[in-house]
Amino acid sequence: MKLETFYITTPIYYSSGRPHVGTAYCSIASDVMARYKKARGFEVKFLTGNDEFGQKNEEAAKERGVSTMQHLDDMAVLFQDMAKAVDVDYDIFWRTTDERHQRAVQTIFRTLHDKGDIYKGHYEGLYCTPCETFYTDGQVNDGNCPDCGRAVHKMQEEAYFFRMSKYQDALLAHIEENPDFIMPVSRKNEMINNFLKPGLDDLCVSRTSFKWGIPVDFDPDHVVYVWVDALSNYANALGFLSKNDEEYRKFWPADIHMVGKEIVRFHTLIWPAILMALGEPLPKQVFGHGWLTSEGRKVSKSFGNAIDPHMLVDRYGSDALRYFLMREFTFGNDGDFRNEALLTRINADLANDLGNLLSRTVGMIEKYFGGELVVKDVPDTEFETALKELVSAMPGKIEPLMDRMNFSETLNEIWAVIRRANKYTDETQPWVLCKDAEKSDYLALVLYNLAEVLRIISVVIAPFMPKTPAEIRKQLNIEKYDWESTKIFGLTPREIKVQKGAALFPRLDIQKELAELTAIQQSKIEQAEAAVPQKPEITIDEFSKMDLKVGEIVACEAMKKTKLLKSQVRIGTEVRQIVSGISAFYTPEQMLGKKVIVVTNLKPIKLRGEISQGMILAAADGTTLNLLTVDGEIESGATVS
RNA sequence: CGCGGAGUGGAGCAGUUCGGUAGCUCGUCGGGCUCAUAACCCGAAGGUCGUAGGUUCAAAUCCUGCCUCCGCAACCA
Repeated sequence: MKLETFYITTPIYYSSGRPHVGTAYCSIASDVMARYKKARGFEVKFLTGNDEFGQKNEEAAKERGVSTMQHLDDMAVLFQDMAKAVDVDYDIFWRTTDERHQRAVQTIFRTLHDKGDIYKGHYEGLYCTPCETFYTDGQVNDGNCPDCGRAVHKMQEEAYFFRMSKYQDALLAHIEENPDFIMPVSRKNEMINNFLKPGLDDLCVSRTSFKWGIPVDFDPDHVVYVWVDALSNYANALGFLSKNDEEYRKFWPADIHMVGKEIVRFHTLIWPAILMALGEPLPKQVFGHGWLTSEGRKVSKSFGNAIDPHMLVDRYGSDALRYFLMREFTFGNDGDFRNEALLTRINADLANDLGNLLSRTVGMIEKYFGGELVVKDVPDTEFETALKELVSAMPGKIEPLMDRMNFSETLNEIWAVIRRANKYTDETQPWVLCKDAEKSDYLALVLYNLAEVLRIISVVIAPFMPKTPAEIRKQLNIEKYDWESTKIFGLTPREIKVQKGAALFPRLDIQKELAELTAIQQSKIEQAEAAVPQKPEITIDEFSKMDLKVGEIVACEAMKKTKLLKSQVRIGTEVRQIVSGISAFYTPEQMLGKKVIVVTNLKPIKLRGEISQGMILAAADGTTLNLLTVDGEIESGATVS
């Protein structure tokens, strides 16, 4: 019998940045799905990897002072280490520098070119020659490069374009006819309204402005740009367009592309259009998951608040981290990673509910039966009936939840069973039964039922927590069971010899852990702050090039849709207009009449259409901002030195 | 009107696609139990579902306006 296949992918992560908790989140979710499908009897292929071409990767290598390939190799190891640390068990780790990938990309490019879906044209933009970069109208400042400040000029670059506009109608139809294609649903409308309805432009798919890419084989001045290069990895990794393509034929189309919400567009418009042009089937579903923030703030290098999965795994174990990420957040929505929530989940759900259930069950079997449990036929009471009813209903509840990737609700249903088992223990009161020799058989049944619940739990949590089930089985001394076995109550052997082991999840001192995590985090933030480079020393001559004067704000208004204030500043007899980005800290009314320090010989510039002749000085520390002013009365126009 | 997300008991969230008794976890209070990782079980308090209108027999859910918060983009001379 041929097994049904299931092909799931994470994005190929960009090698310029290190893996972080968002990477782990996406990969873990994919891994949970892959393990679940395997358990359900699918033949699963699970792909992840790195996206290794493009300017940024080259720059990142340069910054580290290593060769580009060395950098990419190092990064690949980091991503693989991360996967290993959180038990992400991928089948393929694909790297776009892999020769097989390069060949496939060239073949795709050529095929599309031969079909006329890729044509040569001109990419036009504002170009800064020293920076070798194109900018859009919105990015340039008054005709100057946003990066180096030098003048940009209109330039045309020869480039290849993909005829994406041709597939617009087909894409729209596909999206509308396949309601599950883009998940969650909210993302679908975004794609339709923002991109498909206004119309798709042809897409620039090659560059000559940088070299770190796959050359277009029939026109080697060009390298293939990210769209064809990166997106096609999902097919190329299976041998698409190669001699050895049986995996592609077996597993394509992908069942799920798991992606972050920021790249849903590429995966639901560009990639499908490329596939349509190639005449290949489209992936069945693209799932755009949400982003994680950290303690309410966006995770960023400059804050130093990145969550380090390795540190958390070292402290609490990968199963705990995986459980938390999958249970705490609604997959698809954004979530806020809070240390306190993690610790609470570990204690309440893992230590108190699950760990303690195993502990007390095994403990009682040892205490009342010397660890050797033998069950005879005893009629069920109402307690057994109620327990079995809930347990038996559980697999049927979670299967559809898993298919919709509702991980949080799935775990909630599983934990309802765990709590029910704890309740069952209280209802039946084994510590009372043990005192009555006549109740011994019923006592054995009660403990057997608890063991049986744990057996079933050990199967259904396995996709989420790969390590814990083995420990449960070890303490109960039972074999590994398959998914279907969860639907039959009573498969645990009627004679078992248990052995108590260490606590599954030791209970944490939340206050202590929280303090330690905060301290670790804090030291990272301080490191990030310390990393802010000091400006180089200057001479008094250089300093005195600045013309600083006292100015008085005589009029001020906020500029709409910006964080800018437009002030009229009297400096001696002259009144100048100065624009400042401080409206988050000062209202125009507060500005009025203030005596401020102004840099008067700064080159005037237009900001949002308003001329700004100088700069008002202010002190800022990231959270607050205060204007510099004078200590006492002095005429405006006074010089500052 | 740049793009997007969010406002639901003290906290964190689900529920909104396809209207029909407001749900989960944590916390709080009271009680029970003692096998177990001071864990477990029961009960209770606590919500004008941001706001103002509208549609409807019926609105957290649909429509319109407004307010607030958060990302991104832009911008910070």
